[in-house]
Amino acid sequence: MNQSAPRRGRGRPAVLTRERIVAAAIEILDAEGLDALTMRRLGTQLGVAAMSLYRHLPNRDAVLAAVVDHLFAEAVIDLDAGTPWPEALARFADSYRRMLLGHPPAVPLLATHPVDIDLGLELLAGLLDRFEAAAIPRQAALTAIQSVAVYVLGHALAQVGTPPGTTAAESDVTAAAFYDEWFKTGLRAMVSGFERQLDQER
Amino acid sequence: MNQSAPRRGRGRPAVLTRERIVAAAIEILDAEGLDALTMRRLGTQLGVAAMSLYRHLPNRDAVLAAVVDHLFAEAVIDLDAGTPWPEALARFADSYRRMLLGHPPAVPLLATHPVDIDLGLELLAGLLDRFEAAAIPRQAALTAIQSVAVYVLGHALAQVGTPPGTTAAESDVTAAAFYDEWFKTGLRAMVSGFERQLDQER
DNA sequence: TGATTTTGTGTACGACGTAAGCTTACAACG
DNA sequence: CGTTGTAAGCTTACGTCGTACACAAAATCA
Repeated sequence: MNQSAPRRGRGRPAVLTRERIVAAAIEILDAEGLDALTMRRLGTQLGVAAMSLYRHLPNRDAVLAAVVDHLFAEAVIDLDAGTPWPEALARFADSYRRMLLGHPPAVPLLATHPVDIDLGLELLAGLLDRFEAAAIPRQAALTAIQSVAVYVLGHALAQVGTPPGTTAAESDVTAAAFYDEWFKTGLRAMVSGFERQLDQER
Repeated sequence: MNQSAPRRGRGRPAVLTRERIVAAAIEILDAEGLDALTMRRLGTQLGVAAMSLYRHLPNRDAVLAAVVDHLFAEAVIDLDAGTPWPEALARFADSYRRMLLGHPPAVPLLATHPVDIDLGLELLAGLLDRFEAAAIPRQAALTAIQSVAVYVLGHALAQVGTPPGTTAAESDVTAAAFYDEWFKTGLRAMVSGFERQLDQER
């Protein structure tokens, strides 16, 4: 319905696209970190002058916001209709966390730039459905989901924010195992806490 | 034992101190935001050239790290020895959150720069004691505390990261009430979840 | 073909972090 | 009371960043 190919009719054909820009930005981010993600560097990556980017996005912050939305979309999962909400919630948390740890330099970005609210709701519709199936009011469902999301993000911040081997004598793998265990324990506490809470309100 | 007054003996007397720098940095941060906290601006605030700051802190990032440590210290509370750990944990969460909301532009900083680990342990010693009094192993106590801390920080990020009135038609006060309610509910879920978890391990 | 429209480019400006070397203001010593 | 040593603050300068603005290029339409 909208233009998905760059060609839109009049004018010089576009070599750049929002999607191409976002993809290149994520490549740079993953490979070289947030500081390397400058407008000039991004232009170079795309074979284009830095200023050309401004035809498609108003400023650097918009690039970062677009990256955030794109990455968050990576984190959503399909849930089949039979899944009970506590399991669905835990699976969302795992998936969200996996995405974050797959893009460590992006974690501070997700922390700073909230995901577009309408996009977020759209992406989480399937998860919300699992709550609705249990006759849990939408407001309570949102609180539970957001609480878990906030925990996952905060946890990922702690993990990627601490350069490996700070307390020394910890190999990366034991550190990873430590964070995994911590994550699981905190998540279980929160999900089971909501479970009791939402049951009692019946 | 160490020099607490600027006078240390030889050389030109210092007009700057680490503490004065940190205090000025927090003033600027609160009043004008993170972007305004430049080395030149910080120098001006202290009546000093920007480069003078480098005699006391190696770079801008060290300033930010010092701000983080100072602010986190603001968040610790005294707990009298009779307080059971779930209450102590909830009170720490409230206090931490109050500090964060008192310095909104600092929240992304706390998210990005982890609190110095030894300082953190020292500040939280009182809280850890409440767990020890219940014969909870140190590792489990740390997991619970860190999980809650991570939730509080993530929640504050969501609150300050969303410019007031995004969904529109929400006055600041109803928005604040919404976040308060959400915070309380998520915190209750997590704390009660840990309560059950740690009880069952007995 | 020429007008119109859209996209990409070149240049330039002000602000930033900070490296290097210099000056200033003390204490200690003779 | 000079002289000297030393720590703190200052001046200047460089490279890099985001981005404003005016212009060139490349397509369609009449």
